[in-house]
Amino acid sequence: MKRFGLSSAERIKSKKIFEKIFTYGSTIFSYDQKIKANYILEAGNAGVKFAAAVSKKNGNAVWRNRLKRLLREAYRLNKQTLVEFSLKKDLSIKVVFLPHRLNQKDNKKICYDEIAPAVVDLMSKMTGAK
RNA sequence: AGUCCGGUUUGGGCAAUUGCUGUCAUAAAAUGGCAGAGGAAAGUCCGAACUUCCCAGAACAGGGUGCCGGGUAAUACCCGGGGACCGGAGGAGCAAUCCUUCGGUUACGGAAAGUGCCACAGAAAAAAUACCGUUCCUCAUUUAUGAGGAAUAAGGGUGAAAAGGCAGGGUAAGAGCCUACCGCAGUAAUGGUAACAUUACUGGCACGGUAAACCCCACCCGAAGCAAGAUCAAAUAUGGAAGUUUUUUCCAUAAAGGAAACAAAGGUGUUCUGCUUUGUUAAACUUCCGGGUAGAUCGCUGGAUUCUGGUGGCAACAUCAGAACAAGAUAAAUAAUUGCCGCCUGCCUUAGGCGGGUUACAAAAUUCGGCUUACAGAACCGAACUGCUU
RNA sequence: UGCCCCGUGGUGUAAUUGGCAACACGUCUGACUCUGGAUCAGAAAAGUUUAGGUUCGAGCCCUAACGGGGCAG
Repeated sequence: MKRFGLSSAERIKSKKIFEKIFTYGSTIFSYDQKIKANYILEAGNAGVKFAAAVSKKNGNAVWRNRLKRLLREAYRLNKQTLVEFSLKKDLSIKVVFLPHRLNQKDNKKICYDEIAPAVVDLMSKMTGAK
């Protein structure tokens, strides 16, 4: 596995896994309330799977695509701690990132520096809580 | 030179690092090379290709289109022309208005095939039943009024719309009743492929509006849509066939057997009950066939393709030659950061220096041809107006 | 991605082939009551999602846009 890579094997693609996460998983919010994360932990099969989901109500297609790319970029550059935690405890982690108090009306142009701290904060909360 | 309107084109560039999708190279892992979002990708308003269903044809129903000619695979699209309307300029005229030219808009077939509707107001809303008024006749009397009869659509008022306009003649008063001009309708000639235009003659007018009301006429249309559809195929439901093993619901038993239930067949179009005949009864396992969910592969990008040039055509477009392959994902790639140039902008201001911004509308989802809508800035073209100069 | 449907006071619904936008609940004011509720009387609140067109006249007919909702293997 590459240090800063993000291949398709590390992403969630099945509809069933999404349903599982949203019904049984737990939710945490970032310090500035911009991003939230739904995640689920299972014993065995060490590894982390990731996805970003943006609702149609938050903005138009261009805005949604941009937010998903920024979330993916922030995760890709800062995923190291989460992967090490997973390998150490032998847990399979599945995470979905969603915008909480972000929409196109208030933030027409968003950039990487606004998203990255929130994502890092969420991941440190997940590892620290266990 | 500026303002405003309309139209066309364009929709920042180069490089580095990290990462994603596709593809090519090496036997594979991995590494490297190459490529990677728009003019609207949008809305889904039209038209096609393609696929499945149905397929022998015809008719009806339903839907669509609607001045004429051309273009196209096809269209509600495009090009050219005609009519009508709007705006500007110029000219003619006392004026109404008309003519010329430039630009724009136009769902623009039929109201003498038929039906419906036209609220309120008004006498009357379509075969004019005459409200006020005008005129004549008769009768009555208070002698200028009343009653009755007749003629009259010129005038009044109502309305969105009132039965050709205007002038002269005519008349009891009036009226296309007659005449000139204009409008309208018909016929003919000329020009034009045609829509239509022009001219001449005839008719005195007969024909209010509405078809984005029903309808009539002409032409066109089978339905659904890539989540179409094709192939492979875990699972699950347990459908069918074959085989093997253990074993039999009740009664009776030495054995044969009997009963019950279920299934099939028989006579009827169907159902139920009964009858007759035949067969079977429970469980497990294996194999084959069928079925087709999760998932995978195909459909999936080389095509009514793009660019350049020639030829034909007023043009849309057609055709010929040469060159080029230009995204193909599926919880869904095309991104992040940085530097330089370009552009916009603030301050200090001679050059120049310092700082900020990097953009509008918006992102492929089977593929094309249009239409419609959104759009910062830039470039070009056309028309009008204003100012200055000649 | 494709297909289909709907927009009327604050809310839920009407409006017969085009002719004054109606009703209920809610809101406000007054009366009744010591006060509130209930009851009675009265009032305000839309111009029909938006923009064009047809018509003498559009909630209704036509075209485009905007918003909301539903269906599918």
